[in-house]
Amino acid sequence: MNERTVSTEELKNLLLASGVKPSVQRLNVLRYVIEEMNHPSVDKIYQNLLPQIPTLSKTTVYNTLKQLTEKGVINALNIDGHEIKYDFIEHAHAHFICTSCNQIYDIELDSDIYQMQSIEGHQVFNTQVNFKGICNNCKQKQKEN
Amino acid sequence: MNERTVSTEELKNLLLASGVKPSVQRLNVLRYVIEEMNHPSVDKIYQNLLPQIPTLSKTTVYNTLKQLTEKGVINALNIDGHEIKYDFIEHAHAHFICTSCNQIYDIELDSDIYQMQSIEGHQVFNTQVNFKGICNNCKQKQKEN
DNA sequence: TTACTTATTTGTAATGATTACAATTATAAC
DNA sequence: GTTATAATTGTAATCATTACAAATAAGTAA
Repeated sequence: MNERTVSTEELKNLLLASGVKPSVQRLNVLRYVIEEMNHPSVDKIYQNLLPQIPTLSKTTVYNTLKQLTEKGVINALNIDGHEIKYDFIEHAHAHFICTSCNQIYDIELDSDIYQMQSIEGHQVFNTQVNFKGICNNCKQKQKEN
Repeated sequence: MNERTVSTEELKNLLLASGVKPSVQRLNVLRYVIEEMNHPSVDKIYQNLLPQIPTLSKTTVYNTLKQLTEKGVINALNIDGHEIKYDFIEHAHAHFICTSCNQIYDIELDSDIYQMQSIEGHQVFNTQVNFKGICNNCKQKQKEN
């Protein structure tokens, strides 16, 4: 569906700039999160990298994602209370989650809440907006029946 | 900290109005979520109701919360990817989560995103805004050291 | 009431994501 | 090359959540 490519050089710079030492594992985890734009889960990342890195451990995937989240490179989306999905932080955007098909849609939201550095005295590092409902696709299918 | 009281009559009406048959268990679960305004977890609800309802099962708490969430009476907050917290839906408000002390603060947010009934063609039932960062309290403590 | 049906609750076992941790391997410094 | 340090791996443990069947309660008709 959605696709894009990032050069290894770019990935390296991204990691270095955020204070994470590049390694084959880290480069590939980050690459997958960026290129596979559909908010992959830990397991999806792990399964997809396994052919390229047969010795890969799921713990490494967890560790890397945790690090990248703390450094503010990626976003951890706690959407269904089941498993966490990851999202590259490129520009602020919201998410729409369909409660019928569980698809996650990126939503371009032009709101000033993304500019807020502090709120009610608290210092803000990260802002997430999640809409839930029935997506266009599922609504169409419902009508057909 | 925060407190309030709701009469059993009010609770009954709330349940009936949303199509949930009242029972001792359901009344008390809802009462606790409303009165204990600090976003309780399943376990906290369970532990606190146990003295009053010694036969209570955690499964019942799960079932009730699931039902109430589906009926739109309460909100399920997937905040830390660890356990789900619950919140009575009174009026739209955002949440601030301190990554240092894990405290959840209610934030009164005057934004028009709460009015959106649909977005990019998708039908919206529920809107959640989560800010993450360092809360005022923790920032003060940091300064003291 | 009694017999019967349906809904609710309960308890236990299973699932599955995440974490802890020690052992192994790779990288960097000297 | 040897040593120290960091990263990775694999296994076992943890813990929230769910599945499911048995037990209980509530509702209904005779």
